[in-house]
Amino acid sequence: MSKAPIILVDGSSYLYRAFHAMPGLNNSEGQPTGAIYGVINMTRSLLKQYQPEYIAMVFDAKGKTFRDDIYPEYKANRPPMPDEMRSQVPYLYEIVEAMGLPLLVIEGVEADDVIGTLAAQAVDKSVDVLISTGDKDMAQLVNDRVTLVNTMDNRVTDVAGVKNRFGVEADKFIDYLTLVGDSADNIPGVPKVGPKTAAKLINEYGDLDSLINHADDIAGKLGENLRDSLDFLPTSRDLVTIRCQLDLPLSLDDLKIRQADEDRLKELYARLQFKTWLSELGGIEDQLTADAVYETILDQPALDSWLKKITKQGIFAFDTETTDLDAMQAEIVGLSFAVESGKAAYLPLAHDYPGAPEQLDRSQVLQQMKPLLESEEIKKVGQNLKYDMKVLANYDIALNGVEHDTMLESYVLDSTASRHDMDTLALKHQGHKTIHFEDIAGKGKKQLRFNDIALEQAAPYAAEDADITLRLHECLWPALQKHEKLVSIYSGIEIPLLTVLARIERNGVRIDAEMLRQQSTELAQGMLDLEQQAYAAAEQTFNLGSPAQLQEILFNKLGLPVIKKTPKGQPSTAEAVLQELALEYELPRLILEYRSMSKLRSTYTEKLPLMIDPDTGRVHTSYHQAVAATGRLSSSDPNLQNIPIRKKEGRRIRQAFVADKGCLMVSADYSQVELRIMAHLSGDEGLLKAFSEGADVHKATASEVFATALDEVTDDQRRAAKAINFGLIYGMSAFGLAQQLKIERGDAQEYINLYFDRYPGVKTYMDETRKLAHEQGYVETVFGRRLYLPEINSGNGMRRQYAERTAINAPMQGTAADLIKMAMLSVDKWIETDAPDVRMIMQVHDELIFEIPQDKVESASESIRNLMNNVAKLRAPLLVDVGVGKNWDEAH
DNA sequence: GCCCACCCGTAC
DNA sequence: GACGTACGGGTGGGCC
Repeated sequence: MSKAPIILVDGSSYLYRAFHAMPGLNNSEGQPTGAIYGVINMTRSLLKQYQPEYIAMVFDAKGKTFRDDIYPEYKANRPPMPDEMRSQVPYLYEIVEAMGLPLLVIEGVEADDVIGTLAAQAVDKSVDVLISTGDKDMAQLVNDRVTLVNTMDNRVTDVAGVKNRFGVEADKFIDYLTLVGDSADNIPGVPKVGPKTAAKLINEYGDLDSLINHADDIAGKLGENLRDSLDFLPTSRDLVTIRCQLDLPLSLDDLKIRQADEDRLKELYARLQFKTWLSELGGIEDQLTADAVYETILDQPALDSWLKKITKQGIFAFDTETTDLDAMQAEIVGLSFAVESGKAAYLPLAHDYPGAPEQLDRSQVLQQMKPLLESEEIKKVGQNLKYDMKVLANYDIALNGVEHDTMLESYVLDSTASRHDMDTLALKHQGHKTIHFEDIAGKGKKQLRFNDIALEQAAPYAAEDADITLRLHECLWPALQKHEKLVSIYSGIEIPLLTVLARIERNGVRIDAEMLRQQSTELAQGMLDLEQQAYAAAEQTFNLGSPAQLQEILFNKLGLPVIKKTPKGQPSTAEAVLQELALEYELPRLILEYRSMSKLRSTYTEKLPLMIDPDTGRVHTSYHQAVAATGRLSSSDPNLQNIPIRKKEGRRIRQAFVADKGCLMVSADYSQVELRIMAHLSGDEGLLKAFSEGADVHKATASEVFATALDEVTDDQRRAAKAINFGLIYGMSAFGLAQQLKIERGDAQEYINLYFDRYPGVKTYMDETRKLAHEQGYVETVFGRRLYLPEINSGNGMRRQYAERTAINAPMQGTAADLIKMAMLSVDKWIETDAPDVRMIMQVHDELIFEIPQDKVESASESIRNLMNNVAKLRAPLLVDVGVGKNWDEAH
């Protein structure tokens, strides 16, 4: 094995990436630590993987560099470093020093130039160099001895890799970069020349100089653009060229890794609360586990003493242990409490394995605790309290005083974090690895229920849950309090909503299982017929449900044209593709029909009857409050937010969602809510006017875009306008619109241009939103809910564009989510005080569904309409459509 | 038998 | 490649 290379780390590039990748992390004093954590984590993995003897951690210094002198606009569009990042830098430098790693921060030049120079020095001495960076511009330094590695994804780029990724030889990379320019650094290239064109030109002409010499030979707009750029190209080249001959006051020997200063590291890690790294050093045990005192409550005096403590404290963390993940079915096995960090107790109530010790009686204990649990004054902290609330409701206990939920704290702080479960949060914020349920219960078929688990294992697990919940709260709540608007989303919307959701879920919805079974039978028969016809058309039998087999038959055996490929490169058999093929061929048509039936049957008519709760005879979905990054709810088990509506075959399923005897279903939905929010956010006069006049907004749009009188707008024009309107909400491109409307891309662009001409406010809003997203790294809803976009400044164009589309969509989708959540709170309050026999039973993003006694339907509907209308005042009025019927289909 | 990626399709 | 947010079914391959 060859000798370990010298490693040169582009610290600044990782600093920015880590900062945006880990926004939520901070210590309990509120000092942000995500960027530190990210960079050090990355450094540690580098050290572990390559075991180098020499390394340099290179960062940009403050202040101007020689490039600013060459070109005053250099990096002019870069926002200043955010305070939350700046405050992390001194800690980061200290840790790097304490780790014994040479730290280089040199003024007047950039980290890139320092790295380039050191790399050149190493190559002179025939030493191999590994540059760790996330910045593609470094590819110009690659040669036989110099390799890049991106430690975020471990991707290595050597000489062949440069050619492979960028399409040019490494030694031509500067020429390539000059042509492309660098928008992040505000360095202009040749207009309209992107990576593909640049590589083509360089390869055709050999290098930039000979391309410049032949500039006159190049035809068309490209040649024109190139000739217009000739004056500036030398400056661009100068700017993008990394300096490799700086006179640095150090030599390679200065990069030798020194002995780490462990005491200083311990101090820093402790201060920043990097617990796992802290415990690695000097064999310190996980401090959290070591200090914790967990008690098991087995007798009345012990319980009394805890209840006294809780009452005195006025706030406590608690958790229920049960027999089932499904709260409707769950029985309580035990409760755990924590009143201060490290002090928690488990109260077992129903462990019934052979040899289980005698425990306090469940119903007696619950009776005793009922006043405390129902008290508004004694505040509760939990992790996903909706679950505990539903479980307690099974015992006729109405949990009150719900003050904090760590899952929701985490979600409101950063809705883009992939998970907000306790195990993940404990690791992220406390550096603590919790006991996982699977550790004590096992998994798969042999998984034990909690009542089967020995107290020796159950008690530490359960007590830890309460303890960790309290500690997480003590860490997350101060972080949240720094942002007034987030506190109002959290305390004003999410926390009270949890109770409303628990109520809706427990209400459930009645489903006519017999009707669905009938539909299932019909669908099965139809599928059998189609199957036979498909076999005939394909001249063989095959699995109609297998895209792989279908693709083989359609495109290989029958030789049909491939219209689109899947991201994996396989010919797609998606609906739009089959639609097009179905115009000419039999088999695709049959498959389409089969798929549609199969979907309805397997997802809905077969599954929904199985989900009916045997006790209530109703279906109880679960709404998830901390899943969708925009602030929407999601629904599962079953998902009631994607029940078919668009086609008549599908709508039959809604007919099986029925009201109880003597009741009717009432559906109230916000009409065009996201477009109204767009009108509000953009303040566009034309759009606002359309809404204030109560116009058919798609028709109004069509009339504007196609310059047609309102009453002469054709159906096709309205359809196109509707597609544009929706496309705008989703950040769609001309390409997407063209595909949607099956028109030429140029025509689609034309529509979009016309739209922006007619609604200039919308155009400005979109541009401003994109700009703001780039500057601050997040976007907000009208009510201040935040959505981070870590990839908004990504070097990867596709990821960046994806983030930009999210930036456009999130404020609208998120504001709609805020609005309906507020409506749910308002309606629930009204139900509680004025209309106890109205039941709210479902939410589908912009629609609320109720079950109401027949004689109250009329007045209740009007109340609901009013409450929903008045939940907030936007510049465009809100409009609520209300429908009534025996079933959901009729009500809509 | 369990797990996961992939493709597809349903909703707003 | 190209339109945002979700959930979930079936297939098929890997793994034990």
